[in-house]
Amino acid sequence: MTFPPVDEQLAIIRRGIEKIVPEEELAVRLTKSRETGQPLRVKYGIDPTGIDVHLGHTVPLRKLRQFQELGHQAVIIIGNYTALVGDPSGRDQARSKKLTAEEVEANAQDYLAQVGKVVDMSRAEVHRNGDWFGKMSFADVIHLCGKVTVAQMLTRDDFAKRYSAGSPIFMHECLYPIMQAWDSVVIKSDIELGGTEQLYSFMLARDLQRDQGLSQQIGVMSPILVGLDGERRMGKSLGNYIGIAESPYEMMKKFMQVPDSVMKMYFELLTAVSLTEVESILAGHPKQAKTRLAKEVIAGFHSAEAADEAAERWQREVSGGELPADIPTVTLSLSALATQLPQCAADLAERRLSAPQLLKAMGLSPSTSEASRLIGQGGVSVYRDNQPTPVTDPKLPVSLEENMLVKAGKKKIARLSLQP
RNA sequence: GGCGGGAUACCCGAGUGGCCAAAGGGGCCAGACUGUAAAUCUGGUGGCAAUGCCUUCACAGGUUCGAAUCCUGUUCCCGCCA
Repeated sequence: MTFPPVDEQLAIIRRGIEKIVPEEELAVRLTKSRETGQPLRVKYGIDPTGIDVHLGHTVPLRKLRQFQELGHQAVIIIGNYTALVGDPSGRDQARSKKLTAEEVEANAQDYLAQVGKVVDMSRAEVHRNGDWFGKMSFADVIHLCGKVTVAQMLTRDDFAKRYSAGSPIFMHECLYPIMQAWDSVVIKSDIELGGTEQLYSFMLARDLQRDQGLSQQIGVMSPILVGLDGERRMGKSLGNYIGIAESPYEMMKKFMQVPDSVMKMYFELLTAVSLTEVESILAGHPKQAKTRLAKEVIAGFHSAEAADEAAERWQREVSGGELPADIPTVTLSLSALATQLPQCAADLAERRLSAPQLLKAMGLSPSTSEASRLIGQGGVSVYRDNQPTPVTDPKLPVSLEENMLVKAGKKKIARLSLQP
């Protein structure tokens, strides 16, 4: 196995990385690997609790891919044992419910399929940490715990804060970093990838590796990717994410709504565009830059053609104000409506319906009250033969026509189809 | 175990007998502006057969012409003491 020169490798590895610990060991390790022809074992672990992989997850995954391309060995750890016990962070209450072994395995399969869009799975090792933790006895666990002191545990930032604030720190929470560190021992990792919040676990892994007479891993940590709001971390529960399974056009729309301030970070962490080129792109018009960013990322998950198409469509439909290409059709039955809304029966007999009722029936508004407000604010219009007419008075009935379009607000639109 | 404080709409939070569908802020929605960015301005933010009616202030009862507000019980949270 031959590897690129160490300097080249370092340049690629360092891109978009916030922290490497210990920094100076990386070059040493790379040099040694190059001399011996031995690829480095690069670990990345995840808990198969959720199944929606989003761009935030792809940051370390992309780094893993880069290591693969440099000739190193990717090692993915599925934390199926961790998932069975339950996530300790306590941030997310939904996560505290325990998953069954079947659910965990299904999540893992689903997850791996998504990961395959970024990482070359044909060249990656995959391990489940239940394979080793499931076999440990209580005595083994005690023995393992004997290697870590409470003082060490308290060097961890969030624990230290909680301890001084008098907030509870549960015993099992202390076990998670130990488990994660033990994974590194078992798979003999040289490098572990993750976010900066993983620092403590990464360091603990080094301690345990040394204790076992192994070489110590180097932590390569990415910054936390901010979400579409430009402020908080990208996360499913915050609803500020782009999922990698989303369609090109969905991704496009989301990208174009992102604040300008995150473009630099997104370019650096989510694309392969060289940093000097990024600078010149960002010096130009922000809209152009954002379009380029979106295309780069979308092309990676779909294709360059799909990305171009999505960009053009966005330009037409959103920027250009044309009607969207995929307007859903809602079929309404006049007789069924008359039964549901006896007060509107007379209108319905003449193919008319009060505007708020129409919006609600077509699923464009959750309630007639909200629909009325929307109309009052000038947010509703109907299109007959593609000619828009604003609906201004919530009290006046609207004449219903086959194929009529009803638009509520900027984003919601539907085509009407009538049945007797 | 004792003492005290609290639970209000998506979130935070005011309200201590009628003027309360409930101040204010955040978020969100809509409109103007624009590059569907940011910033700013305006309006909105329980439901309905809608100038009215119905449901909501932890839960269940009670007092009252009238309760988010007073009383009783229940559940849950949070301080201080042991």
